Amino acid sequence: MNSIRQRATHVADYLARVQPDLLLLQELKCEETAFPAGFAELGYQAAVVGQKAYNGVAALGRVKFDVVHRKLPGLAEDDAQARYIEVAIGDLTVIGIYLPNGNSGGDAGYDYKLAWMEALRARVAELLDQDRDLVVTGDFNVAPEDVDYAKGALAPNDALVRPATRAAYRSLLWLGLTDALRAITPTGPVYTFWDYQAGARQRNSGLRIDHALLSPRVAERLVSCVPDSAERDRVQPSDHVPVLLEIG
DNA sequence: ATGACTGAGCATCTCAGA
Repeated sequence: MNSIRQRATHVADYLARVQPDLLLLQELKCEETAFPAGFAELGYQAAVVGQKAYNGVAALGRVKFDVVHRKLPGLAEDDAQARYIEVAIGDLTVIGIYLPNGNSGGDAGYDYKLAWMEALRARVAELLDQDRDLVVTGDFNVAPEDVDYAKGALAPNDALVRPATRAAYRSLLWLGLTDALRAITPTGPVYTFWDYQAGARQRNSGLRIDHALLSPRVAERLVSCVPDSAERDRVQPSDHVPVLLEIG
C-alpha cells in the first residue's frame, strides 16, 4: 500500500481482521519519526526504514523478529533510497522490497532499477548458498508475463514489462525460487494493483506486480497465496492490495 | 485518439507513481 500516514487505519483494520504473523509494507512516503505508533497496542512490533516523501518500507510482526539489514547489500555506500528490509524469524529470512519503478529519471532511472535487481539477485544467491529458508516479498514493479497486466494498462516499453526487466526477474527466479501466487493459481489474470486513473478498478485493468518468492523448503510448506482484492474497494484505498501468504 | 487520480512538499505547481 502507499502512504502509511493516509492509511494507518486501513492497516490497523487489516491487522485486527487477518492477524498476520508478519506484515511487510512498502511506499510509506514518510520518515521513520512520522510512522504511526498505534500498531504496538495491537500487539505488533514495528521496524521502519523511511525517508522524506518517497519510498519507505517496514515490517510489522506479532512474532518476534530481528532486523538483519536495512539496506540492500551491494548497492552504493551513499545510496539513500529506503527500499529494503531484511528480517529473521529464527531460521527464516524474510526480505521486504520496494523495487524501483524505473520509469522516471530517464536512462539513469532505468539503469538504477536493473542495478537494484542485480544486487537483489546477488543477495538472494548468497542466502541460498548459506542454505537459509527465504521469502522475498513486496512491490517488485515487474509484471513477469503478458498475462500479468491487462491489455492497455501499460505501454509495451514500460519499465515494468521491458524485456531486460523480465530477464532480470527470471534470473532471480532461476536461482530456485517459487512464485507463490503462480504455484497456487498457475494460469490467468490475478492482479495486485489497479491504477487510480481512468476507472482502472471498475474495468479490472490491473497489474500483477507484488510477489512472494519462496526458497525450496518454504515452497514445500506453501498453503495459500492470494491478493485481497476487496481492499481495493475500501474508501480512499491504496492502488495496491495486500498479498496474503500462508505457509504451514 | 485522448485523458485520466493521488500524495508529499520550502506547495496553488512539480514530481513520482505504474
